Amino acid sequence: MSDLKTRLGEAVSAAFGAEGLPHELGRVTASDRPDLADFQSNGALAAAQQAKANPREIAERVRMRLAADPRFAAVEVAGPGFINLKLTDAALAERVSEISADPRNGAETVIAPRRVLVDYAGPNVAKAMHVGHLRSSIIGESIKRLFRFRGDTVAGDAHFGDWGFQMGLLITAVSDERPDLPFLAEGDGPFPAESPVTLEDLERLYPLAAGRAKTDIEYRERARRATAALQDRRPGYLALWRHFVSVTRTALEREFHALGIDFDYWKGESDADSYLEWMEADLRAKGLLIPDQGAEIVRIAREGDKRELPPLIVVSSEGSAMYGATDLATILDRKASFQPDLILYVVDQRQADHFEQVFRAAYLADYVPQGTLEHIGFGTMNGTDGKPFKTREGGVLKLGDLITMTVDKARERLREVGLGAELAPAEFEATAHKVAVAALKFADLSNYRGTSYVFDLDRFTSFEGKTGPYLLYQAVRIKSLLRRADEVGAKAGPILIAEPAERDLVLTLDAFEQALADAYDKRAPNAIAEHAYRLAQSFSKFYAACPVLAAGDEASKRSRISLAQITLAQLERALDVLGVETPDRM
RNA sequence: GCGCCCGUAGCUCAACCGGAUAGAGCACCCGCCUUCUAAGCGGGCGGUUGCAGGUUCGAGUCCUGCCGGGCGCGCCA
Repeated sequence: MSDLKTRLGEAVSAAFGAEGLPHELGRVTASDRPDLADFQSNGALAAAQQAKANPREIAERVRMRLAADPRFAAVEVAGPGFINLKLTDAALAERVSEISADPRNGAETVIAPRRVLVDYAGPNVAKAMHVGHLRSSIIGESIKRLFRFRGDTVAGDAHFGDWGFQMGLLITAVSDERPDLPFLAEGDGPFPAESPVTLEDLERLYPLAAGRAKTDIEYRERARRATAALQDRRPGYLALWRHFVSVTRTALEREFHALGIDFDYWKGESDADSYLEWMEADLRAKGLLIPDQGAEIVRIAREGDKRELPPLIVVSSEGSAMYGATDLATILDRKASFQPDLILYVVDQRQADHFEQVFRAAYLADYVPQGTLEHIGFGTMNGTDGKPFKTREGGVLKLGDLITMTVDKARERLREVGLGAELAPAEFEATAHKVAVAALKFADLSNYRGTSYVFDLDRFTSFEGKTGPYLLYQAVRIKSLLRRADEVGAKAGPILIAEPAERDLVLTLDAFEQALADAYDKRAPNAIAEHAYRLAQSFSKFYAACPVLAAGDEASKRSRISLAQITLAQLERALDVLGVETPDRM
């Protein structure tokens, strides 16, 4: 079921066609002047330009053809040749009834579903997540949900950083601290099933080892040898490494889940490793991998490039696989395991060049068809000073600490205004958590992903105006209203549209489809965030202007209960696509 | 130096293939709780869309130049 602007567009296009004008000029958009109309068509202006005719005259001819359409309360020509369309209350009531009956809340699905893999978050073994992981996680989760809701077959992959030199560093650090560990012996085992280390151990050891390797050449060399031994599948190291991975993953999954973020795959760089050898041979055979300055590279520069892109370094002069190689091999792994039509990389904008290099190499090697790979870049999250977010001490803020800070604020604010006072302690805590997550996610997603934004905890948790908590508050209010309706035995009924606030609410509900389509096309969840906010605001105005349970007559009461139900369903749906959960009470 | 992104109200951000009067939130001022959750609603204040040209009937949006900011430019990921 298409939205109003699509359907009206068909009617207007037909009218243009009947006038011997190009069909596509009949495109209809939401009105820029809600005081004058609900929808508009600018096609007469374009037609006039092409035909060197008077735009108002063309608009007038089209208007005549549309005037008989019973859906229109008014069709008017305005300004230089805009065609303004105002719908009847009955037409709006009909549309909102459709949305009411639609399990998809008024949203369409894509015509040709694809298999889409979303690569996001990118946590690492032994490293606590920090604020840098936040945007990728939030945006990636939303993109995943958005594509899934549009009808694609979608999988999210955490792209776990579980391989390479960092693992050698860890093994070295652990063996220095615990030289008695059976994992360090050369034999085939068996090795303990119990992990010898906790995540806390790893998080403590890794920075120490990384720091020491920078200055201590001998230490660095030991770590390098440990890395090589691991990659050669030395049994004890492999068993130890598996513990590193599993201990970290368990903790990370819990942390992500608390943020409403869950992955279908935890593919690691180690999974790509098994493709490396084959890939290098293949690239060589295709004449793409060539020696240069001691390294092996793929030249990816093209004729007509505005500047010379450096080659993709596959093997370093030290003989180890570079991250470009891993990323390329990961494509092969994904091709084998998921057969994606599209892979979306939700990674910091600063890595744009890197992905351009990898993508070009993949296309040159004919690993996937042109257009399969897409980098979804995003800007940095800055502090209130406009510089990349740091703690007061200048260090990197851990993600867990950020969440704690936000939940603390949420709890404090709830208490301040006396919300949730009647809730049991556990439910109050759960609500505070939901409020905090909504504040955090909505603040991020309401900005266009490409631009950097300022993280201001006080602003996000002020809970007034355009914030996540405002959206939750509106949803909770509707739930409360519907509970009351239930208590007094008031039932939903057929929808009647009469008040301006009701018209406005219906037009907003109808715009859901367009918001989703925009977000999908641009891979930009802010369009959905914007819609959710408009919907909440539109309902809030309706709520203030139109009494529901105290409505003057039974028919209005029933109609308004229906409107409340529809709004709640669509609002929760939009929030779900953003990865935000609503509490029942607050 | 080259390339990419950005510059919109005091602050944080939007703006649908170029369209009417550039919109929200915060802050500030005024008003609204004996009625469904006031974290709400209504109203007001606030703009030469960095600057200068160009294309167009029409430019925040497209083109050129300049100014200012961020980022990236061969063996870290």
